[in-house]
Amino acid sequence: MTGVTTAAADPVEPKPEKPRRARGEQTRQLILETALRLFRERGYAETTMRVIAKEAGVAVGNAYYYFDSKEHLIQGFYDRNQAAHREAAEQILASETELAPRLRGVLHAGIDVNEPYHSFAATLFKTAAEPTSPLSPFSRESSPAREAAIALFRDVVDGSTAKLDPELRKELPELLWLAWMGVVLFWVYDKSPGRRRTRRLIDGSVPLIDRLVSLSRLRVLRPALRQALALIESVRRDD
Amino acid sequence: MTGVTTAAADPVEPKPEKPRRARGEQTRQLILETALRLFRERGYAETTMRVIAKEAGVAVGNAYYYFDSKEHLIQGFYDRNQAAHREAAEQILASETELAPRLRGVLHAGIDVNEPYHSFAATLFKTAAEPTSPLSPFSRESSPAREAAIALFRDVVDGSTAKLDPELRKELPELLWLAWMGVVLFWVYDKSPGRRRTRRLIDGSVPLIDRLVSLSRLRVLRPALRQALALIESVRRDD
DNA sequence: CTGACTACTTGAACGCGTTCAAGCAGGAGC
DNA sequence: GCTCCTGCTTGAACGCGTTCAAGTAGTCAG
Repeated sequence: MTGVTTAAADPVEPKPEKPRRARGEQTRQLILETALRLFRERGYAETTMRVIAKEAGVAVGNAYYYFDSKEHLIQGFYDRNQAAHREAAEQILASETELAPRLRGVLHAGIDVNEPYHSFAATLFKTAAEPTSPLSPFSRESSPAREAAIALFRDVVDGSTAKLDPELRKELPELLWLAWMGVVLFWVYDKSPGRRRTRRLIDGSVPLIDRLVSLSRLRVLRPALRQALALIESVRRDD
Repeated sequence: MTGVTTAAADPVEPKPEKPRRARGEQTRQLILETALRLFRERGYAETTMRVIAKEAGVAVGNAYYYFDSKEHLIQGFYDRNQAAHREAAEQILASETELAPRLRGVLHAGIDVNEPYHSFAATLFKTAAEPTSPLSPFSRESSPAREAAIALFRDVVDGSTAKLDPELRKELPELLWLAWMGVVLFWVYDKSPGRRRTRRLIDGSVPLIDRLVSLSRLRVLRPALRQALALIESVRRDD
């Protein structure tokens, strides 16, 4: 869920490569709409394919004509939320100029957007976590969405008044995206009411990151920063 | 997958609370042994409960008398690897006295132990990643193994000659375990031959952690350290 | 030795996600 | 109008993990 939330992604790829006709597209939307509603109403595991089909007034097999599996239905949800995060973030970025509130706003916006779907985000997460899954935030298939997400964090950094080491500036967007992945991971596991703990994690981490970023220009920390950047470079390499 | 690998854990809790008799224990072991063998031979998803039962010469229902679910069978696999990691780590801890080599050795030992199961682990990871799964390293069922794993990292810290802030010393074992979880996550996704990138991640991170831990006693960093510790405390709280 | 208790064992049955051979329908070409 | 072609639709059937009412057998009290 929301691993790669943020990007404006193409709205759910169709399964058949054949030219789509109007009737098919209508049925497809009907099934997707019905499924997402039921997921929201009674949860993912409790919603059976049979019920989705019945509620949509089609046969079970019909759902499988348009979607490879029950999990693929979630892709539709996934794609919708990405646009929503982008939009919510845009508002923050237009009104804030300092790094900390910009970052904080964008992270909270991400949680806001995904909060209504927390319970079945966990299920999507199960699929996304599999290294071979196209839903994985690290997969090649997610690469455009991931790039867009990193670009969002580049906006966060570049649009801010923060002064920081130029080397760090280059890496920071990707590091912040990684931190965002960490927040999402925490959020998925967070069972506290209203996801209070995730909110606290954000509110606590952001000033800390902000402080460390400022400190990065301190002489005593230069070697450590160099070391960290070298580590990133060496791990990224795959030779 | 090795999420909680590391500890010497009690070898798979029995389901029935009643006093266990010899016959039951034997059947239990037989089922577990058969299941793990089949998982290794043909993979987790491809091994059905029916086949496990048949191969073990018992009824399907009998497997469910001893194990709550198919997933619970994997716990047996975990528990074994934990013992192996513990043992491998023990050797390092006995011969090294400085923090960095101790940590580095223990992390590498963890990868060594799990390397033969890398492909298997990737499949299992999908299951373990689900927050509601008993296999999740954060689940209640994994709690004894998790505690033991944290204890291992407490050994790493306490047995070393490193001087560090007492507050940090208290938190460091759990933080190192969390870092280990991160390494495992990276490892699962690591497709490089011989898992070179994971090795590099360890070799690069350890000196960095070591340096940061030393720097933590510096005056300029005290406020940041305090802030970080407060963050941990506030996030852990669930009120 | 007998009965009852209980740890252990059974396999048919359930509901699930998924598949597939079979049919339906509406537009293009004649 | 007829005939294909093909996008679309069907629902019985499959194999899976899991459950459970019904049994079996070892043990202990009397």
